[in-house]
Amino acid sequence: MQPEDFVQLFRKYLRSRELHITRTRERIAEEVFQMPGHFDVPDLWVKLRQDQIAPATIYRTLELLTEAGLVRKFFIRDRMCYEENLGRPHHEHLICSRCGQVVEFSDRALEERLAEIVEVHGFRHQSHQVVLAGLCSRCQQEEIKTNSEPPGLGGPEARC
Amino acid sequence: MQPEDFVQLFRKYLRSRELHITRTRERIAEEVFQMPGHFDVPDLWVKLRQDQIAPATIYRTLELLTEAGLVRKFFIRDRMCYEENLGRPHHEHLICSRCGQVVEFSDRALEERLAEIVEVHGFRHQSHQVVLAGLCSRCQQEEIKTNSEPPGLGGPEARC
DNA sequence: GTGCATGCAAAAATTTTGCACATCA
DNA sequence: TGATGTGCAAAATTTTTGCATGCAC
Repeated sequence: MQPEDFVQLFRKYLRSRELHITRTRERIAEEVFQMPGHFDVPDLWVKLRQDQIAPATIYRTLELLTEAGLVRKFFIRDRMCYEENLGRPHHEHLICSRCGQVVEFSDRALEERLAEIVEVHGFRHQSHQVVLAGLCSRCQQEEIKTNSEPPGLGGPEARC
Repeated sequence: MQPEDFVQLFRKYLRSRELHITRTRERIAEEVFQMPGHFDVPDLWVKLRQDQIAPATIYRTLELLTEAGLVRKFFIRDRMCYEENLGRPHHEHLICSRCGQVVEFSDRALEERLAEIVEVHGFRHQSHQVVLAGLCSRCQQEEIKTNSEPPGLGGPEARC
C-alpha cells in the first residue's frame, strides 16, 4: 500500500460522513502512514509543526482516522500510542517490562478465539487490543547475572 | 478473601522490599479492595480525601500495589483504570463501544494461547491485558431501529 | 454564502516532583 | 535517630475547548 492509497481511503471516509477534505487532514494522514511503527502525538507533532499544524488539530484528526479504522489507538508502557492500521498485517504487541523492547506478533488461533468470545456474548466484533508483558530472554539472563540496570538503548525510557 | 487479607498481603510485600508499613498505605489498600469494579484515581480520591490523603500519595501507592501484583492497571475507554486483582478470579474485558457497558469474562483457551505465544518468543510471562470492543446485542438492535442516542444510564459517559 | 475546520491560546485534566514536616523501624 | 513517607503546592504533561478567521463545498 502506498501513502496515496491511505490518504485516498481517508478521503473516502470523510466524504461518507460529509466532512471536509482539507489539506491539513491530508497532510496528517500522509505523515501517519509514514511513521515507522507506533507513535504518540508529540512524535507526530515534530513532523507536522513545520507545516503550522496545531496539536489540537492532530488530536481531532487522529480521532477521525481511528473512527475510520485507518488507525489503531492503544496504550503501551504508560503512553497513549497510535499506529497506522492498513499498510501492514494486523498484529498485537509483546513488551519486555525490563528493557522496553516491543515485539509485534500475529496469531491466527488467538484471533479466532477472540472473535468467538465476542460472539458468545452476543456482541458484534469491532476491534481488540492485546498487550502481553514479560521478560525477554536477554533480560532473563541479565537478571540472573546481576541486578544491573537494563541496557540504555532500547531501554525502558525508549518511547513507544 | 477479606479486606484484611488483602491488606496483609500488601504488608508482606512492603516488608519484603523493606518499605514502611504506614496507616496511609493500609487505608489505600483497604479502599482499593472495597471498590466495586474498576476505578480510576479520582474515584478513589473521593473515598480517601476525607482522610486527608493526597492524590500524589494515591498515585505512589497504586504503583506499589501494582508492582506487588495486588492491583491490575489498564486502559479502558480512554481512561487509566485500576482493579483489585486477588479477591476475584482473573478476567478480561469486553466493552460495548456504543453504550459503554463493560462485560468481564474469563476464558481458559485464551489464557493458554497467550501463555504459549509469550513462550514461543522466549519471554517469561508476567501479565497481559485483553480489551475487546464491539456492539452489544441491545445496541445492535437500537442501531437498526433508529439512529438515536445510546441509553443515558450506563451510556458512553459512564466511568470505567 | 454557509457551515465546517483550523490555529491559537486558555483551560481542564492528569500525573509528577520538590520540599518541609511527620512517621516508621 | 536516620531513613522513608506524606501532604501540599507547584510544575509538567497531556488533552480539550472557545473563538475569530479561513477554507471547502
